[in-house]
Amino acid sequence: MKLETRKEQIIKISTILFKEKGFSAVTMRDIAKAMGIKAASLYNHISSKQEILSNIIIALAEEFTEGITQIKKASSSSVDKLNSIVELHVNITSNNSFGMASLNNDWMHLEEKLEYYLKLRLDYEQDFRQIIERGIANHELQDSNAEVMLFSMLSTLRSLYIWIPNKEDLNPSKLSSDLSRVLLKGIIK
Amino acid sequence: MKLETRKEQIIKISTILFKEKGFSAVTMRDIAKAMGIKAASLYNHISSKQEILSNIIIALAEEFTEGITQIKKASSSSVDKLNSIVELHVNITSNNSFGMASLNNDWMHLEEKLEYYLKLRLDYEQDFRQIIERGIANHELQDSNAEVMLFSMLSTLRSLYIWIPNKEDLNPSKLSSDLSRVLLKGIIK
DNA sequence: GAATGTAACTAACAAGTGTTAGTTTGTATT
DNA sequence: AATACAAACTAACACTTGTTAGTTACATTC
Repeated sequence: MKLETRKEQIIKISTILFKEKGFSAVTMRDIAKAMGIKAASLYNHISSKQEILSNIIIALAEEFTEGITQIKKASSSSVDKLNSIVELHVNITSNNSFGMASLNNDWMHLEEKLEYYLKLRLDYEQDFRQIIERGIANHELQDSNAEVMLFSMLSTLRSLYIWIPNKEDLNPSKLSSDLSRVLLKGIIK
Repeated sequence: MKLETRKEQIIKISTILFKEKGFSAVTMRDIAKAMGIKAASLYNHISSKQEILSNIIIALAEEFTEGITQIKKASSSSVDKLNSIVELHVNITSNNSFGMASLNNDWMHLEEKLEYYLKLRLDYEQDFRQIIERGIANHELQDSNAEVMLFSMLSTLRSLYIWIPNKEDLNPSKLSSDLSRVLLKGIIK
């Protein structure tokens, strides 16, 4: 039970506000009001509005990078790797559904960290793509358009942040397995 | 070959800018500059920044509403209805991939039209849900979590605006059929 | 008790925001 | 030539933006 630093509290509250209205529409005065202090006081803990956004997005992006790195080097089947990716997204999103909104919608407002973020994202997509392509090559997956498969899975997984908070009864491991079934086996009988 | 009104030109350019940086981060001066005029001149054609956003979003939302209304009343199978929904999204998004960004990310900045938009969206989702539930009831679809099926399909379809512009070689009818196959039949062999 | 560090405050800044008022320019119609 | 209209302009408004400077209050440490 470690105490949150003041900076962490600011980031946490900002994350919620950023999801509601987007980074650009949230002012430092909005954040300060939500913290119960004045805007100028925020600068005792953070150095800019930018820094808040970077903290939110980069932390999440690195979590995904770590996750897929583990999955990649496992010796499991392609299908099991895809299951693990679904689980990875469900877990990260369950723990930080607000931050995922910024990751998805406000990454273009990163400035110094933009390039780094884009590299992480590209690498992630490339790893994901490769898992699918291996699955096709070794006949675990259907021999159809890999790019569409990637797009379809990734879109669904990236949108989880919209749905997870609305389902209070949510059990992450049940959601993972339901989602895996739908994504991998489809919905037709 | 009808000429575009000045207002339509403003909306078209704004749509592109809104996709790049989001509604809140785009200023009237940005829009004016892209039009080659001064910000004040915009007001000869539109009455507020809000109005531009409303025009973009509501037009698209109504297109989806019309589309699903047609699909709903057709006498086709549930699976064919789902194929038609995929086609509907691919077509609308192909014609207006920029506007779809606003629809997805900036709807919360609608003011007078917010309530109306939310009703359209809720009704659309309800129609979509009902098609899936009927498909389960008549054994066309697997008897598993309808909500997850809806979520998965809708997330993918709503994200099309991100991918379509990146694929120049895009053939809408091929994309529709590839996507339908993946969404409905899954990717596992 | 003096010194230090944390975290708040007030006040203000320069720049940017959406928008309005009033005016000018060019083109088409009478 | 006179009129009307569309569409641009300049100038300014009231307000909001992120951020800085300098100060104060309080607790902890020496």
